Amino acid sequence: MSELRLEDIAKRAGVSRSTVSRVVNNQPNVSEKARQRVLDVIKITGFSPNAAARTLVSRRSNTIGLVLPHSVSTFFTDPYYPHLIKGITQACNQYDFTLALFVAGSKEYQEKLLPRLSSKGFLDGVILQSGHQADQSIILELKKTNLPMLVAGRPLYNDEVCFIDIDNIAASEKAVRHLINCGRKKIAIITGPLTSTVGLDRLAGYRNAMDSSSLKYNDNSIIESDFTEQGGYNAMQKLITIKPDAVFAASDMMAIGAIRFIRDAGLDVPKDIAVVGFDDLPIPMVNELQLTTIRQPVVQFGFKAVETLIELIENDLPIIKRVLMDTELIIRKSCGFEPG
Amino acid sequence: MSELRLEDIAKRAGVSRSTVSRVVNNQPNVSEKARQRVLDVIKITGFSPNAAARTLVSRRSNTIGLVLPHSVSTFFTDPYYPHLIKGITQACNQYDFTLALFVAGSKEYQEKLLPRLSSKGFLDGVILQSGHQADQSIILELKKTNLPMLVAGRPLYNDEVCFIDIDNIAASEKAVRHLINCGRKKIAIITGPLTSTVGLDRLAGYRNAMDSSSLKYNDNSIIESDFTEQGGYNAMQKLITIKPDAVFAASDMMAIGAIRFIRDAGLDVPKDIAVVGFDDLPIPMVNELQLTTIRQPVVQFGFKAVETLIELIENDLPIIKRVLMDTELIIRKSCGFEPG
DNA sequence: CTGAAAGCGCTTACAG
DNA sequence: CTGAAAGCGCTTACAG
Repeated sequence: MSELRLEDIAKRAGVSRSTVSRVVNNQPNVSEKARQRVLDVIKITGFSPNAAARTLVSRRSNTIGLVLPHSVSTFFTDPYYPHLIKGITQACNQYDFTLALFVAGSKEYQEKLLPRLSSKGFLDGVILQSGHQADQSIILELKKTNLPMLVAGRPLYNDEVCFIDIDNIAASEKAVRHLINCGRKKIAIITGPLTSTVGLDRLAGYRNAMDSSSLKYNDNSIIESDFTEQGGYNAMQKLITIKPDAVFAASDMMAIGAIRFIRDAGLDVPKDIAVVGFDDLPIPMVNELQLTTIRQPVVQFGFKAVETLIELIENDLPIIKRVLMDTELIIRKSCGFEPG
Repeated sequence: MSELRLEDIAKRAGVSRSTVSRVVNNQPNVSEKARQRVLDVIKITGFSPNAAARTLVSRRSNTIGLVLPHSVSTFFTDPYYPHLIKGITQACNQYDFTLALFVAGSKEYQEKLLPRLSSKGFLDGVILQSGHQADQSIILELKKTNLPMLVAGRPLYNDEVCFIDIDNIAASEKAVRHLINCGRKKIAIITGPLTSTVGLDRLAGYRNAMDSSSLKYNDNSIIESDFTEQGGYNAMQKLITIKPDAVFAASDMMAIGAIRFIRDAGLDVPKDIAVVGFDDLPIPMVNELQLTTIRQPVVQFGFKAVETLIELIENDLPIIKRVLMDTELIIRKSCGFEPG
């Protein structure tokens, strides 16, 4: 029953192959009578057109790729990715696209991926999750294929690349301003890796907020870490020597680690040290700790990424698109300031 | 440069289309001289064959689907899935397959997915993550398409379906036996949902171990829960009334919740109540609590699932395959028994 | 509104 | 070892 071709449906419905094709593709210029006959036969037979043949002639596979390059080492531990995928698959469902997932895992695997990614006729476009300097080469290789490509995250070097990102700078400014408004005087930051734009941009936001205030800070107020809980703990341990009364951690996981250290040191959050995080993914600890944080709209971000890529695909001329999404400050108790 | 066809390569190399095809597909019966000339031209031009055309004629897309039906509601919070996907993508990389990811999200979306799943010529086979009674209908629909299909998890009703699962019954027996060996006398269980085979099988293992011992248990020793931390907390609250000295929680998250309640109740783990979990995924809390648990090989499971599906695909005749994978008891301190 | 025909870019018997 | 030819199952001008 799955061996049926357009031809067979045509025969049974007493029309030509062309007509069946028009019906299948919802095109006009088919009489109601013919359309109905064809529809009936399709229903009875359970016919579905061959995807490869369609793709070959229409030059559209309705498949997009999501590439997680080897610089994404936290795919298996960071709840960010499932949420991103959720948004992406929701949009794919809505726009009738299929998602092909490419996880590099290591640099060697990443090279094995490239031929499949650039194999003509398979993908209509690609979303590359990036923002790390190590991704420079894969971005260039993908650009060479002329495949419509959208980087999710801000690429470090490439100017002629389309990307979508959250406004990390504005978000971090907002977080630090909140600490300032809470009356804190000595505000430190635990950054992500400064080899990535997420790390860099969130630090830039901190600097912006501090520079436009009368507060002082210096290199000792800034500790680079790695977005993990343990990394946050270790960073706080270093930071404690300068006795800050507030810390902006560039991820919730690091904020959780920082709080753990603060408590181990016999100090109180928020009384002694206020803490703001970044992410607001549904990690149980975030709630338990009543962490004030920046909520980034990860699911909507994934959804919007697909919509943007589709625009790129449907535009015949290559265009440069940049999308920045807003974030929201979620005030809980870890800064000692309660709303309402 | 990406507009090149086999034909163009043939012309430049001074051979026929057939010869180029043979070289591209690594077939024999090509003279070294011709092969070299073709290879050179391919290298210079960066030619890659059109995937849709290949698929159309060869009837092979080298793409497999992973379907997460709507019964999988924990995709976005359960670290199980990223690990599963890790194993699956590793195997895909190794065997040169591409993974298409279908996340249903809701029952309505699941129905939108079906046409794309069963569209001929797109997928060579499908892995359906299942084990829940709600998946009965999608299993039947997929079977109708004659697409090679492997269920990851034990399906509840379908006898003629290939599946791969971990040996949940043996694993749970092992966990409960360990509690018995530790000298515990009143052993309770917090199960997963009994609408799923994971829930049922882990309960069956508990019964097996208890029945083959001299220990007693009854309906009050068995609390059904939902695999979440809060669910484990609530279940333990009910269980405390029968004063157990040991609890087997059918997932680590539930074990963590149970321990939280036990401590809130002023009791000690393992002194008053021993706890065994199930999963051993790298959740920070598992380590911190020194939880004794069953380690299931999630990554290897995903890898093996792909290998098994490929066997199904390459076998012309439909065959019924069943694979059960072993687990390992990881002894830490939550049962009061330390190895070494 | 409808159908015959060409063509998408490959693979694969077949004949030499 | 090599190439001409048929064919995979569609879509899409084109002519009517």
